[in-house]
Amino acid sequence: MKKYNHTTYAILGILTTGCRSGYDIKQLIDRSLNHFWKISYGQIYPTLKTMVEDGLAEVQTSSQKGKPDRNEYFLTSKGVETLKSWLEEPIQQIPGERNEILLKLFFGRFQSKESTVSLLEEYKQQLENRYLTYVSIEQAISKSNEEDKDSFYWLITLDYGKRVTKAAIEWCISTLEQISDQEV
Amino acid sequence: MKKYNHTTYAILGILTTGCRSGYDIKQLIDRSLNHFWKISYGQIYPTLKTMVEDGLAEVQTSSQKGKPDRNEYFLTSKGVETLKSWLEEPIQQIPGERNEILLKLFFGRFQSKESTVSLLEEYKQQLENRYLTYVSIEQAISKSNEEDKDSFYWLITLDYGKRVTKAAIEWCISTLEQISDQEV
DNA sequence: TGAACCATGTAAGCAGTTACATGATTCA
DNA sequence: TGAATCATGTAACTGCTTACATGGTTCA
Repeated sequence: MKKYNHTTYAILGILTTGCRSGYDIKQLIDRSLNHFWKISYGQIYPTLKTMVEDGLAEVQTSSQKGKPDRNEYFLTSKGVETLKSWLEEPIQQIPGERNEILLKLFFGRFQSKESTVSLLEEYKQQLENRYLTYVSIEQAISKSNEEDKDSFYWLITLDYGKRVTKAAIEWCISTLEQISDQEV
Repeated sequence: MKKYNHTTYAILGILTTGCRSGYDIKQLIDRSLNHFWKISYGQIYPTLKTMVEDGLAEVQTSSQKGKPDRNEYFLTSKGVETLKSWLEEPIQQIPGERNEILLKLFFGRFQSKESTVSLLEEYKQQLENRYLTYVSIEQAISKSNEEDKDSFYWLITLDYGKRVTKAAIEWCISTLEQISDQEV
């Protein structure tokens, strides 16, 4: 089985949800997977093209009144198989997140205490905003479709985001305390 | 002030620690910043070259007996200024970590319960190994140089890694429970 | 003998972002 | 009138990884 990149697998998965066009795919990822996956049109359209060439999907162009033409993509059985076999594969390596804040902090000696503190406070603020976003998405899902089997997995990914973000916020608080306790 | 990429700032920072050669830089990053920053020789050597061209650093080639020639790099005052001004800059955007496990889980409907479980168990195992690595690095630092000012910032970055990893482990445990509680 | 360490570098290629190009409709 | 939405696509560029190329020393 040929190997594809993550973008291909992500699109393969999205096409199972009823999304059909490149535009739809972008919308869905931005709205629902945004906390752990991002994508740009510069990836989507060329990937859809090669997917058709490789027989993972088929296109149908439909004209709409008042709107541009729409290319609708449908998974072939080969496409479904490719998705399933990727899902069964174990994860090779867990992500070693690159973190700019930690990099700056690592060179903290060269920074004034004030700018280290404001760096951390801004980071904390951004994390708190992110946390609140997760909570509101979570509430929206819980309200809407309770019996949906999809929403179970969706809530699990949000839970991950919440837990990790919360831990990072607590680290900010603890670090800010440690810095203010330092001898001047 | 000209903008440089993150790799340049990372190397600029590393050169303040007494590391001199491209080889040294790679060693230090692999050993000490590995949990939040990675780098390859394919980035290091070309970046050092452009840093010299831009007057951020100067080279000195030294011959050693029994070992290959060594190019040693020294920051110029322009280099130090560039580093400092980057450190003072606020962070534009916090990292939206791409997470393959969450992507697979998002399409969990297409997976058997067994393979979802083994996916999570393997992930948990990897996170636990990572956690233990952090703890052992932490102990090594605490023992060696207690009065060092650098080690304060170093320990802080490790604390971040520990907290976030622990939160992810707890998410794995909770998710595994939820999946086994699901009606069959 | 062969692995590991020391040491530097280039080239090919993949992944991803951003800017550009086009253009109709709807709504405030 | 002008912003937002719908809709597709390309080109240039940045960043990064991996493979390749070279070659001496040290240690088990």
